[in-house]
Amino acid sequence: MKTEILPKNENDAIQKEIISKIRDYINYKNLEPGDKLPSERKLSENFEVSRSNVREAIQTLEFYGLLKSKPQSGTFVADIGSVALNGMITDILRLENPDFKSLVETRILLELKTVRLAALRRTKEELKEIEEALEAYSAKVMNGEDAVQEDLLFHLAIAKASGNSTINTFMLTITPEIITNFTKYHVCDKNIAFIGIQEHRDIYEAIKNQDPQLAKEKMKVHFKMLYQYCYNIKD
Amino acid sequence: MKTEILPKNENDAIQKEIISKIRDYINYKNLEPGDKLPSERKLSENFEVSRSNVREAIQTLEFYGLLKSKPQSGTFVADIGSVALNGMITDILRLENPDFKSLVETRILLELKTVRLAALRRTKEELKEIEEALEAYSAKVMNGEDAVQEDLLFHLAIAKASGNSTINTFMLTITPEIITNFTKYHVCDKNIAFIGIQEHRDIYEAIKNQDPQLAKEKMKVHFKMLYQYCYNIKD
DNA sequence: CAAACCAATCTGGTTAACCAATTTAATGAA
DNA sequence: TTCATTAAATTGGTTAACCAGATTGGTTTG
Repeated sequence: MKTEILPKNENDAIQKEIISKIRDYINYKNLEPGDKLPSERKLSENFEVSRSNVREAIQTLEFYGLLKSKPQSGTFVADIGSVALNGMITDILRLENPDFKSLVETRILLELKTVRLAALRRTKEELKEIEEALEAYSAKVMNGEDAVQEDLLFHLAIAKASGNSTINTFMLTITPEIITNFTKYHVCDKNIAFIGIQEHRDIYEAIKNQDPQLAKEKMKVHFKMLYQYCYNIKD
Repeated sequence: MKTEILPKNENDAIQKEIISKIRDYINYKNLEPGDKLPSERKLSENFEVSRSNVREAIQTLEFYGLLKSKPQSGTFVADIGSVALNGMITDILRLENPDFKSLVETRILLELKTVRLAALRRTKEELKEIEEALEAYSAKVMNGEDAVQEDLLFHLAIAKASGNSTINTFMLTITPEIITNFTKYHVCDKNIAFIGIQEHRDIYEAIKNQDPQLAKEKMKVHFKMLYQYCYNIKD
């Protein structure tokens, strides 16, 4: 992934501008799946921007699977029709910076799924990794230390055991942002962390016993406070 | 997004190698959150790789929120402790190419959520967009034409109306890959598309009437065949 | 002695030159 | 005319040079 998706600086503005122009070009020329785009050099001089800007825009669209560039050959429209291509580019251009509420909401959704899948699919090795993460977490908490990191790793171990690489990737992408927000807004608390030990242990036991329904229930309990917090954030 | 996350060519191999070395360096030097990494030039000569390779590796870790590079200043460790940092980098290095089953499984999970949220949160404008996507889809199908793209756009319109930008982004990332696999494996069929019209209409009506439970049910019906297909794929 | 200033240096980012693989057009033989 | 061959031009990718801003250390000034 060479992709910073979210628009922050002014650079992303011209990024989007270029993406928009590429879309217009594809429409104007009625390019179909497999057709070749002009070279990066021609695009850069047509759009009057630097070639590196064009390259970044292409890489972005490549990340979303809309373009495919082949070395020493050219950049091609992916196997997606013009209608879908237009719609998706429009959506991409409208993509906004995810708010904290969206992040938490998504995390809860994903984790309620991963914990079920982990209970169903976990191997012995994965179960062992979850247990180790659990022990590391409780040790830190019992010692009175901050354990946000170990908390996180416990959840990531479950995600890994879910056997779904897509969800696993998603968890990895949203986790750091959640952590920074947590520490910023002081969501976690010492006594909460203390309660968390038992909650984590319940989840672990359910996964160990391969009881997906119970695992999901225990995860729900674990997220209860987070859930309330999520829906109390000002919009 | 300047990020191709998945390892495909040999380039990604040295990518991972560099990421691994960066992790080792951070551990060896006991770098803490906010500490500065050596310059890209020094890293490139220490690791005996090109500077652009180092830059890509840093950008990848920046995508996952583990590093933060400031212009004319340096690259810094994010506000994440060494334990979490190690764990996450290890996970990132182990990330594998998502299989089709994971993609479909994740799509179903996400859409069952987006349709609920859309029923709860959709604005009039968003409802109108969904309706337009629905009409475009049924028109194509009634005309006997292929309507995979319009099908997709209908679902993306729902995702947009869910008001959750994170899930919306995720949907956009997995959608193209699913489409290409669909067409490759011929998941969609003419008569299936015909049935899809009514199913889409049911979903639309539920969203219109702001009935989240019914919307989810109708989406489940719509995914019934896909669901079976998903779990019949050889592992 | 401390604070303000300044220039040399170092930083990530950007631009331009270069490369090897590929494609295209030209050439010539059949 | 047709097809094989080959050389020139084009391609995305890579490397090296360059840039503006930030940092740093020393110097000067109050």
